[in-house]
Amino acid sequence: MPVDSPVTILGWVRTVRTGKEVAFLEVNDGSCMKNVQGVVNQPERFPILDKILTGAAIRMKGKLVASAGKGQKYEVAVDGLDLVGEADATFPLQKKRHSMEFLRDIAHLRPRTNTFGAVNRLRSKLAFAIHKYYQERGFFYIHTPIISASDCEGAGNLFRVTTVDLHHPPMKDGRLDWDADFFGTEAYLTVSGQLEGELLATALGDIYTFGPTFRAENSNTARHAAEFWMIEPEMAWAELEDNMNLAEDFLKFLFRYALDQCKDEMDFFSQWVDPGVRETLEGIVQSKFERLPYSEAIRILERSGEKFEYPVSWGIDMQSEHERYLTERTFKKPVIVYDYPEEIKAFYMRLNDDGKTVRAMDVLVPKVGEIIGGSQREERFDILVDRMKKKGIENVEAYSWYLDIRRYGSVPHAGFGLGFERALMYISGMGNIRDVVPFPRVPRWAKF
RNA sequence: UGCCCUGUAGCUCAGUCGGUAGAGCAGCUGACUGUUAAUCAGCGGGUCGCUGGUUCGAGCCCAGCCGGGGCAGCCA
Repeated sequence: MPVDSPVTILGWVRTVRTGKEVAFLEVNDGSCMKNVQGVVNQPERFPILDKILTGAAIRMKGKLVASAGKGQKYEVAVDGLDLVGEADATFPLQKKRHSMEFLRDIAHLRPRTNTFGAVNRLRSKLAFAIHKYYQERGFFYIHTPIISASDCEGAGNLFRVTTVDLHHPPMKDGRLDWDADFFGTEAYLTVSGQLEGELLATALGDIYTFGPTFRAENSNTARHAAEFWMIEPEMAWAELEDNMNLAEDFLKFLFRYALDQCKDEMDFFSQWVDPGVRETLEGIVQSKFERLPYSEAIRILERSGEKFEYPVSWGIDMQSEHERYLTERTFKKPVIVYDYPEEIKAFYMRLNDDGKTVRAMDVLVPKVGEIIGGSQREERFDILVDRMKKKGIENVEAYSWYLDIRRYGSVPHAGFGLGFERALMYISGMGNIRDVVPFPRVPRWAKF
C-alpha cells in the first residue's frame, strides 16, 4: 500500500497517549503482533477521545503516512474517529504485564493480549501445518470416533457418556442396567483414536487423525489437560525405524514452519516468554535427535553419578527426573528412547525377539518431557492374544474387531501420538498447557 | 491424589515485634508540539479469601473451609 493511501483501521485500542496538540492511539486488530499508531492532530476536534480508553473498539479513518516519530515506519494521520464499542475503566487488561494466573481467570479477554494473540495465531498456523505435512506425503486424514464403547484403550481414566437419569438410574438385578442407556452399553469419551486408526491404516496405507482427546485423570501439572488435541499418524508396511524417522521429520517440520511462518510471534516468545526459544528451535532443526535404546538410557543414568529420588535399574518406568536428565543435561536436545521393557508398556506394542522388550518409542524434549509416545504394533495374531491375556485383559472377544486386522491380511504397521498442546508449549516456550489452549479443561476448571 | 508455597486497592506487590492499611500502574483533574508500558503535579479508591478461636487489640498467631500456583504420580 503506497504512502498517502486512504485507510480505515478497525481494531481495539491498546494504549492512548494524549497531549494538548497531538494524541496517539495504538490499535491492534488481532491479525498480527504489531499495532498501528494513529496520530490525531488538534485532538480537540474529536471530543470522543475522552471516552476512548484501553480496550475500546474503534474505527479510525485517515491517511497512511511515513511516521514522524521513532519506533514505527508508518502511521495513520487520523481525520475520522468513531467509538464502536466503549471499554470503561473497569476493563481488566492493562498496558503492562499481567500474571498468567490472573489471565486464566479472564480467559474470555486474554486473547486480546500480546501473548495470547501470539499463542492463538501460532496454534492456528500449526494446526494447518499438520494437515499440510501429512497431505503432502500421501497420508489420509481420518475421523475416529469421539464416543467410544471400549473402556480398555489402555490410557488412563475415562469420562463416561450417558443419558441415564443419575438420580433414578435404570436397575436390573440390583445393578445398573446399561442396556437401557443410549447406546445399549457403557460409553466413554475417547482417550485415543489409535485402535481405529490401525483399522484404516491397514486399508488406506498411511493415515493420520487430528482431534480432541479426553482423559479423566486427576492430574494437576503444567503439562496435563483433561481435554487436548492429539495427532496420531499410523503407517502400514512400516516398522519402528520408519516411525522414529517420521516423528523426527514431523517435529522438525513443525519447528521450521513456526520459525518461517510465525516470525513475529517467535520473536515475541523469544524475547518475553522464554529467552532464546527461537535459537533453540533453529539449532534443533539443524541437528539430529538422539536415539537410544532404553537399556542404553538406563546405563547412562546409572553411570551419571546423579542422586535420583527414584533409583535407576533396568526394568523401571523412567520418571520425570530421569527423562529431564537425558534431555536437559546429557544431550540438551530431543531424545528418542526405544525398545522398552515389555512389562511396562501396552499390549499392542510389538514384542522383540529377545522376548523382554517391545518396539516402543518415546520422544522426550527439554522442559516439556514426553511429547510423543508410539510403537510398532504387534501384527502377529497369536503373540498379540498372548500379550492381551498376560496384561490381564479378560474379555479378549470384545477386541475381535481389533484382532481381525491380524487375522486377515496382517501387515507390519506403526504409529504414534503427538500431544498438540505439548508441541505448542515446546515451540512457544509457554510453561503451562493451560496457556496454549484458549479455554483449558483441567480438574476443577471447565469455565467458559 | 500426595508434598510444598500462596490469597492485601481494578492489576502487580510491600506491610517490621500483634498496635488498626501503603507504593507503582490503571481511573479522574490539570500541565505538556511527536509520544512509544509517554512524562510531571494533584485527587478518589480496601469486607486484608471465608468462618471461628487466642488476645485489651489480629492483615500478621492458631484451627477448619474455599480458591490459586509449583513439584510428583498418571500420560500426550
